[in-house]
Amino acid sequence: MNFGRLSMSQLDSLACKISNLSQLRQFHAQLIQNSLHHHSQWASLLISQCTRLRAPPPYTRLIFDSTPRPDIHVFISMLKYYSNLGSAHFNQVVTLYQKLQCCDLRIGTFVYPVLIKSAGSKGIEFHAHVLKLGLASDPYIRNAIMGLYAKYGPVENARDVFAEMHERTLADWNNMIFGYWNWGNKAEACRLFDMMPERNVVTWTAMVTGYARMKDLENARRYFDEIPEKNVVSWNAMLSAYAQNRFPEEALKLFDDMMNSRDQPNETTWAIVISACSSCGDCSLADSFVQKLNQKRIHLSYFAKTALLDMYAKRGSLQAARQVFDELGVSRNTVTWNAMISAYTRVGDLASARELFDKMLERDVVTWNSMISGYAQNGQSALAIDLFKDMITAADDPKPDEVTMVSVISACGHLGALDIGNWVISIVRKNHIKLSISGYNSLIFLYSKCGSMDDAKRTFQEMTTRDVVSYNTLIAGFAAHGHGMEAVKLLSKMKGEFVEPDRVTYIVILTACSHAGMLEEGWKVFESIKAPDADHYACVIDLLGRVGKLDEAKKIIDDMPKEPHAGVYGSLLNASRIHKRIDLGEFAASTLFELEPHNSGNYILLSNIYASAGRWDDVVRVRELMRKVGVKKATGWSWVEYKGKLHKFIVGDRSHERSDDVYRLLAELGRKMRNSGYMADKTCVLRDVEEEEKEEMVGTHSEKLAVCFALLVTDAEAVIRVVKNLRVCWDCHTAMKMISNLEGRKIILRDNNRFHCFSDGICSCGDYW
DNA sequence: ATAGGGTTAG
Repeated sequence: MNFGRLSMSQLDSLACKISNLSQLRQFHAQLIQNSLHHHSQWASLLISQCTRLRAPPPYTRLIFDSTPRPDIHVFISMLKYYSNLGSAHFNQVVTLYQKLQCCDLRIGTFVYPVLIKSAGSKGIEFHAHVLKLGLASDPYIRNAIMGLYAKYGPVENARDVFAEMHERTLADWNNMIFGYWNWGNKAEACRLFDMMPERNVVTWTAMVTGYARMKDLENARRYFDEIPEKNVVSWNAMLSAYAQNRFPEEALKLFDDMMNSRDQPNETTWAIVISACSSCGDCSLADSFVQKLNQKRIHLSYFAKTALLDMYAKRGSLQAARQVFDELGVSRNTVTWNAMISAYTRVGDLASARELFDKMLERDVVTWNSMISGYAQNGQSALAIDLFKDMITAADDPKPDEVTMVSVISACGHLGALDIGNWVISIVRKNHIKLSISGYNSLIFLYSKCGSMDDAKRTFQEMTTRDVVSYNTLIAGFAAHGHGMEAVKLLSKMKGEFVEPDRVTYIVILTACSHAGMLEEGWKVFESIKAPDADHYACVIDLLGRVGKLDEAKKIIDDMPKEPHAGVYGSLLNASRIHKRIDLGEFAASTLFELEPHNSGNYILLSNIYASAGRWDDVVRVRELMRKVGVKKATGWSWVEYKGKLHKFIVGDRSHERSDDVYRLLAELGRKMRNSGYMADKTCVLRDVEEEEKEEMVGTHSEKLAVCFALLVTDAEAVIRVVKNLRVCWDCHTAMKMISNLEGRKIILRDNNRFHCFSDGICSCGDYW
């Protein structure tokens, strides 16, 4: 094809048909062949295609740099390109602007809105510049500045700019409404909507999105239905409202309506629909969509392909996800990489996730958040915190946002690391990160896990709006500390404030009752649950079991309408251990050995039941069974947070600098414990057991090492925090009570799912025997 | 104005 003979508009329509990057490269090569690439008009055409196709920055930059005398349009398209990439490219935007100033071009005011938008959150820095140039009254520039404040806050500044306007365009009103929704101010958004002189699709769509974010789907739908002239975006907004709030069926129903309307789906629609399929678990439906698209030869954009990747990842087909990722090749963008990283973290493949993370050149906040939360959700809280430290020390990398903080604060909570948690909170303040409900929820979690219930309560009270998670988290805190009455009070409080309890609420309430021995209240709550599931049964078995009503518990299991799961038998086994019911313990354990043969905890519990009855032959038998099945008790580690550092202990590992002192104190405590009657010298009975195992069976656990360390370093402190990665087992539990009694101090210990506060030989967890 | 990342229990 001879490019020289084609007219501008012909070439323009040719360019629009380019559907992937290799086609773009071919097109580019042909321009070079025809020596057309020096012309600004071609450069700006190419760069706008780069924006559309998400070409990588080096390639786009190459086009720009090989244009000898770029005109204003080239600059504009380059700025728009960066604007599309997000705020991570602020430095390039600044360089571009400086170059533009040197080029002796006539800069029209229309450059500034693009400039401001392309700078993302840092566009604020242009605000002063624009004021200095005396351009602040330009309606387009004002609109851009207001949009900036609406998006990145403070929303009050947006309001001020809006208030100063003499004439307001429809776009100004829309921007302001978006701003109010963005900062959770529903009342103001509605007020503006009602008083504005005219409205368009954008206005209505902003209302739909706003309500959808507040999870108020009824109002979202009401506004959607009222839209006089819908377009693709408004359909997409409503579709995404359903999809994001876990109503995928509704989304698909609406999608049918859309297919029957005059608006046809675009790339974003496909992305939303595919992700709706994946969240309702109907992957075959998604497959049929993909098939239909292939038949119709509709090329999925990188945008929809990312959704497809995500769908495969959620379905657990990691290979399929990876295939999409590899197919995308150069048109992968940060979003694609991020989706692949979270695909790996979702299945717990942290190494592969980290490999991608390290390979990435342009990481945005989401990249960091995906990796940090990946660690946090896979029980690697310490690694999550380490990575967060890397994030804030790395110069070029993005600033943490609220999502980062939620993950990190929660990780601190899981570790019981209050000092580090407080340091994280100081970063929240320093960076002026506004906490939403989730942010406050993570604070409640942190304080509860660290034993600061007063701070947890205070945080809860400071919140203006609370969701069901806020209540659940605080109730869980009360449950862990044995404050049953406060938990039950919160249940009625939330009902009074029209927050609907969910299944987790009932789990934590029942746990609270059971830890506090509140049989009657707990039973009443259980009976009020409309459709109790197996988890709720597990809790109620625990409740009955702990107060000794084991036969009643067994009867409930027999009469369960649903199939009992391992948790139900686990509760029974634990109760049998507490009340030394060998018969029921054996029954529960034998079922559990079938249900989850590789869970070492069940074997240990049964072995402990036998040990407490002095049936040492049976103890040895269980140990042999474990060996036969090939189950090993996982090596546990415990840590203490001291002066902002985590001190980690593993049995047999003496790498800690105070190890000698720790072991000396441990031996001394062991002597005292033996003298006071604990550990009636089981060692001599267990002749056939190997030395290492023997030690473990009589309770040399990592948490004891950690407690000894804490006793050494914190002489006057009343509270010692020890955290452990495993369930605290029977021997250790008793030992902790002894230590707290001997030392006359309160010891707080966390295992991976419970909180133990030992004081005067009593533990708050409900094991009162 | 519409895609990707976050909080709670056992």
